[in-house]
Amino acid sequence: MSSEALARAAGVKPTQLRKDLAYFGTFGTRGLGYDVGALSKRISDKLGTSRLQPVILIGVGNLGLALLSYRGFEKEGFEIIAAFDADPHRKRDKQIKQPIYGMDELAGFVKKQNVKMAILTVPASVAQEVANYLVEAGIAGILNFSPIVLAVPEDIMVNNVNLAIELENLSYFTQE
Amino acid sequence: MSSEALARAAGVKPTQLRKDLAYFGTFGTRGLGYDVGALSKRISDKLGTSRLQPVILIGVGNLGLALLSYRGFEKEGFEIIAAFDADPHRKRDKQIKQPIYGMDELAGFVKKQNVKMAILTVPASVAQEVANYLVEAGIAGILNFSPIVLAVPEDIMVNNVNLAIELENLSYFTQE
DNA sequence: ATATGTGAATAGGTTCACAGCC
DNA sequence: GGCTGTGAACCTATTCACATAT
Repeated sequence: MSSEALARAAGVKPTQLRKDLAYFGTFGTRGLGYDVGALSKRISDKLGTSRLQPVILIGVGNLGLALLSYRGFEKEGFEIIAAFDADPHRKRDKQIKQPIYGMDELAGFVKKQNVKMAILTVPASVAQEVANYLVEAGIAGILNFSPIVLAVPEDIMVNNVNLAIELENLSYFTQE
Repeated sequence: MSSEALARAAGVKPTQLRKDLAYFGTFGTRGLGYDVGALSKRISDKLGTSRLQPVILIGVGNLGLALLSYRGFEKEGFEIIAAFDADPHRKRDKQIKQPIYGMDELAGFVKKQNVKMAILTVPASVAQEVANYLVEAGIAGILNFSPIVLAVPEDIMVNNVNLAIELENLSYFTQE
């Protein structure tokens, strides 16, 4: 498959795609294009998703529950193996397959299961406190859904998903 | 408040913040800093969120339901006023305050209520089809949660939220 | 004295254009 | 002939440095 076809599927330009791949090595064959299976495999290896990655989720509210039920992570190589909440036994609207533990069990779990990534869906008011706790427990990457800027050591990776900002962006560009 | 303090809160550098504001006008007072109330107001005006913006949501599954219950949009000036689903009467785990309509009511609703923005939380397999329908109905901005690249006319704004990509990003950077 | 607003300098990212290989 | 890989050219974004205003 050519870089042009791949780029169309990804929503970028062919040269962009080729340049980006070039940063990690050479993947294609001149005159022929890319072997999609081999390319996919090598990208998974680079991303570290060729083996299933365990992930934990902190904060089992509305959004947390929805993400625990979301099937889209598995085929990309991620599994949310457990959830943690300040009130693990509170009644919830939905049945989920993952266990919900109290916060006091987090550090032990992370160490025993060697979990490196956490999804943070707690209220903004406690997000920093919980983040500190995650870092101390040995988490190295946080997917943060709270609308605050987390202060973490610089060897900790934080990705922010801020839904209000996404809407604000749309709002700005959809004004006539 | 100084650009330094604002920048710290936003997680950027002071010069970045000043330069960005400069693209829209002059907001601060030399020697003094920024009047936070006035700045906030002027930014809301620019973003178009100083009046409440109506938003609709399409696809009332796990994630859609969670977003319908999410309280974080209101204080940023957005309200999800209605939801649409191929099967509006299906039993759902959670009680929500918004009405759920069938897809056949969408176009009429959008026109009558003058809605410009939609949150798309349908399965990937139907996302493009639904997006076409949204565009035809007069929607100008789409917040897309399905993991596909939507093809839309260029005057339509699409923002993508792809949770698997966020995790892949973390996975890459948390490999030792 | 203090902190903005902004040209100039720098860094980073994208696209072009084509040599190199199938 | 076709399509990749990549230096060079171009464009955009960030940071610096300081004149300017309070």
